[in-house]
Amino acid sequence: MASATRAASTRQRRKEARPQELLAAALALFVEKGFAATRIEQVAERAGVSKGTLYLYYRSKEDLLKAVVREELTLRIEEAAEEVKRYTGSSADLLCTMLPQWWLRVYDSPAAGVLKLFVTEVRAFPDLAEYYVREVIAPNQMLVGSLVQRGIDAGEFRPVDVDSAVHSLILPMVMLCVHKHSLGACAGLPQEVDPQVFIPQHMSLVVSGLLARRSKADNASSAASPSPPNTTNKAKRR
Amino acid sequence: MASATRAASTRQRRKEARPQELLAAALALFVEKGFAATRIEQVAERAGVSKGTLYLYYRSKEDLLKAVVREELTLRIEEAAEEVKRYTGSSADLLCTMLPQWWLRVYDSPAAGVLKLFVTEVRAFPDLAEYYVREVIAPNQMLVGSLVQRGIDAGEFRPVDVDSAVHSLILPMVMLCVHKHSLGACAGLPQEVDPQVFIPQHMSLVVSGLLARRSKADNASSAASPSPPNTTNKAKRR
DNA sequence: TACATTACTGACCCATTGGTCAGTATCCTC
DNA sequence: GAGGATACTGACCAATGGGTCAGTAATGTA
Repeated sequence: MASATRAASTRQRRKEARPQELLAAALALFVEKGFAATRIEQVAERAGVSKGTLYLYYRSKEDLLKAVVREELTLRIEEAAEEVKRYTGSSADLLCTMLPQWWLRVYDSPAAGVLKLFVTEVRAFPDLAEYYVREVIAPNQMLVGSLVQRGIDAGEFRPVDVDSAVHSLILPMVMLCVHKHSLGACAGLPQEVDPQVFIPQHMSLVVSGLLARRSKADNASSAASPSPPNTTNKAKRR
Repeated sequence: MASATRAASTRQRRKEARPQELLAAALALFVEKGFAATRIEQVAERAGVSKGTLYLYYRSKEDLLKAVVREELTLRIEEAAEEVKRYTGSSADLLCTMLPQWWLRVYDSPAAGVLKLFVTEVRAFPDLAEYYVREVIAPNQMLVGSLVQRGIDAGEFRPVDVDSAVHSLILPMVMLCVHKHSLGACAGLPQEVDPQVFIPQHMSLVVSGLLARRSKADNASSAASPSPPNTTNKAKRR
């Protein structure tokens, strides 16, 4: 069994392909085992090179992590902004069709893994935070926020707290991605929700909550007030 | 400066208090730096004992982690079930008042940290998963799920996919807790949303989406269909 | 005060691992 | 096919950190 296929075991020189392959290997392992628990040699092995080669392309383990995080995200944001710009229609429509599609793609892409990795490691590498907020969160929030705001201005939506509404829309998606690479990746668990079902329904649920004119929900509780966002707002800082 | 206060530096014997103190120290450090990156000696130091003492109470580092995770969660679930049992009223009411209060308490408690820790480390310690699903997720899902189901049965809510609806309600809360100990713990960032504002609004948004009779949201998109949960369900397995 | 019990300590052991570098094999050019 | 440039390797080094255990001192008892 050891003497069978000795093919392709010759030393290869592929300067161009290495960085990508190393990043892919690193992402997979970092997401699976966490940064600190991942051995640099495992990354190299998975990428089909030796440890020394890895250090030819990346200065240090930390450097590798940062490269990994920066890789997958930036462009994905840009293409989202593009798409939205091309779209014309009601805010509700946009939120109910655009967003689900986009998040479904993110969910199926390596970006989902990056999200989990980021959540896991930011605190240990605070300079990632600054980059991330600037490149990923801010644009995203701006984008969705402007859609919600547009809906409110047009009288389509009720005048809710925009930031909170954005979070209502987005946080479950983020959590879904994180989950996929956390508990969701553990074997032998009862099947979780199908994103194909959940994502669209969630968006539509929140959106329909946004545009519902006063119904039973309004007087359902004293703590929750969808219509004028006044409730516990005294606690609000900023 | 070294000779000033040498008080309380005598060796203390406090067998009863140690385990708790060690767990608290471990939780704080695990959440902050991650399990693998936390040094056992730091935990000991933070708890005011030596490394050897720690090993008097916990077999190994891994053992310590598992103790930490199991600690904060189990009882908190039980008290939630209790509270719900005592409550009588509409499902909407329950969801809009009970849930926000409960999650607000979780958010402010160490349990939030445990959530983040869990998300971060399950994959490396799969036997945590089994425990967690059984003790935390399943009961929680059951609880909220039964509330939603009750609402549907009573004609109060539309017949949406219950599991998805539960996730719509819960996932943002979980993500909020995770965030608090992830990006949210990084200094110098633009102020994030205030849970006091967000949590109630989110619940009420989703709930009002649940009970809204057919409005513009229904025909807003082809992908999202709140009323009969039929859309992309062909992809659904189980 | 003497003694027994035991909570506690920290120097030590050794496996692990991030990072280096002298050497090797591949590819390219002529 | 000779020779140079360089992509690649892996043995090696130094430091780190989980875990141990012989010894120390606090506490209880008589």
